[in-house]
Amino acid sequence: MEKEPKKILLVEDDQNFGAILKDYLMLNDFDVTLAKNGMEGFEKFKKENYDLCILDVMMPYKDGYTLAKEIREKNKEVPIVFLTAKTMKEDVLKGYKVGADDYLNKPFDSEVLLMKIKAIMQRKSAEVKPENIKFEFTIGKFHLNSKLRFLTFPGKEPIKLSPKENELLKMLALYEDDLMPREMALTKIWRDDNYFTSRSMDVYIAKLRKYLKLDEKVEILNVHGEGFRLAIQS
Amino acid sequence: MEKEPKKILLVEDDQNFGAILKDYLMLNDFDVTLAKNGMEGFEKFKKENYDLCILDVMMPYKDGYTLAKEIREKNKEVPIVFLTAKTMKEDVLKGYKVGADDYLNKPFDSEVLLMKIKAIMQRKSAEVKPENIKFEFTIGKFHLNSKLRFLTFPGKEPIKLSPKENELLKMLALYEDDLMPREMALTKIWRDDNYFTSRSMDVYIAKLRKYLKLDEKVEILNVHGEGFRLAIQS
DNA sequence: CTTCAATGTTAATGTTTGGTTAATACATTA
DNA sequence: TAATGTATTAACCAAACATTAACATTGAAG
Repeated sequence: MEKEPKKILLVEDDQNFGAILKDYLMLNDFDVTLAKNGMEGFEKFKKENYDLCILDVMMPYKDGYTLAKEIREKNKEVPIVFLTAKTMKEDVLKGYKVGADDYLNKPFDSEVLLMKIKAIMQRKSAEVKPENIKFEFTIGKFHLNSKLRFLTFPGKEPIKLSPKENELLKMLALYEDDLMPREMALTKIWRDDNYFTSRSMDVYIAKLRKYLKLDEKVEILNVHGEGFRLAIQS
Repeated sequence: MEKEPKKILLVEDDQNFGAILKDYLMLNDFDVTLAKNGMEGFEKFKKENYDLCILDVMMPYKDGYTLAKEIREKNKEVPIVFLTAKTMKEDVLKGYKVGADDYLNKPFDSEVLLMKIKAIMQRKSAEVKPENIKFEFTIGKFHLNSKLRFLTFPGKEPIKLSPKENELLKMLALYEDDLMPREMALTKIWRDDNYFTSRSMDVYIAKLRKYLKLDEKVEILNVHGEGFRLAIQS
């Protein structure tokens, strides 16, 4: 019985760095295709089905954002991760707007990259939903049914959730114990990212916190300027 | 004439758990084929027509989501249920955290699984043959004969239902304890979905609620903006 | 330590959706 | 065509929601 390695498209113009990263990923049982620039990357993307794309933002001729947009036009599902040397906030924001799933600053810890890749793939597949029971999440002592939109706690009446409350809590649960970036939630749930939607989201965070008070081991923590983390003490 | 047992494909890598689950399902008159991994599961799927697939999400070499995708490519209809005994946290995070899998499979409620299986199959068969098959429903203490359009309650005169009342209650019963989407009821029963048919449906919901008051354990709950749920407390 | 930006929190607002009752329209058949 | 059962439309009110506003608090950077 053979393993089916996940296919990764890696687009990186720095040949040296690209080769090292490719080797590292292959050592970790991924099937990696390396492209040296945006053009080549898009050509390769069209020829094959990939499980993940890792794009350098800073590339000559066609940068990572442009490439990401083209990829998104062809495929709305495939996870995209950006690699960037910069830390600028605008870049991160721009990345999420063109449909990125995560962001990595160079130089980065390769362990972190691996962990992010695995987390992303897990999340993506959870979003594919046939006739499943994956509308259900366990959050500490709580149980979330995101299809019927209610949150139950042993010995209490189920709490009805509004659509926005539900989507937000679901997304936090998907990112459980990990950072759920603000911009990500805003672009995916509010479909817009401005001052007001951002404030609206804060209001919903407050509502969720109120519900979650029943279990003192469950908390929504803020990561200043970055996003939120659903923390669950075990 | 005996009815043919429904065929279930069960794909579960934990041999012990798989065997127990298989036995349990067979005791409940299902014809169960057990596969030990994704590969084997897909091979078996191609050779036979199954009424339902039950897939473990966490399997080595080919996980449940990947297998589900392959199955969907071959067959758009067959119901798929995921077994996700482990929590999200374990799925996503424990994967890359050190230490082997401390497989503390959460106590698995086989009763719940059985109920879901029955509900799914019932719904499927009702969709395939909308006419004859199923026209008797038990709703709490009530009994609905949707062919004769009677709703009976012990010690009471049978309630005669109008065609629309009947169809609506029948559809709610079909989706018992699950969401019956507004749109679905409107397009199937009213054959149109606009402001007025929607209001008409609300009127019928009110009528049904009045009938169902006799049993306080039976309720029609609204899921705002989505639809209704016939909830039955046990 | 000061200052600005980000976040926390509560309440007010405006809009959409649902609940209910009654009036009206439609259809069937006696 | 009158009687009856049924379905739709209307009208009005209540509940649920999302947003916006306003003000308090916290955090980060200089």
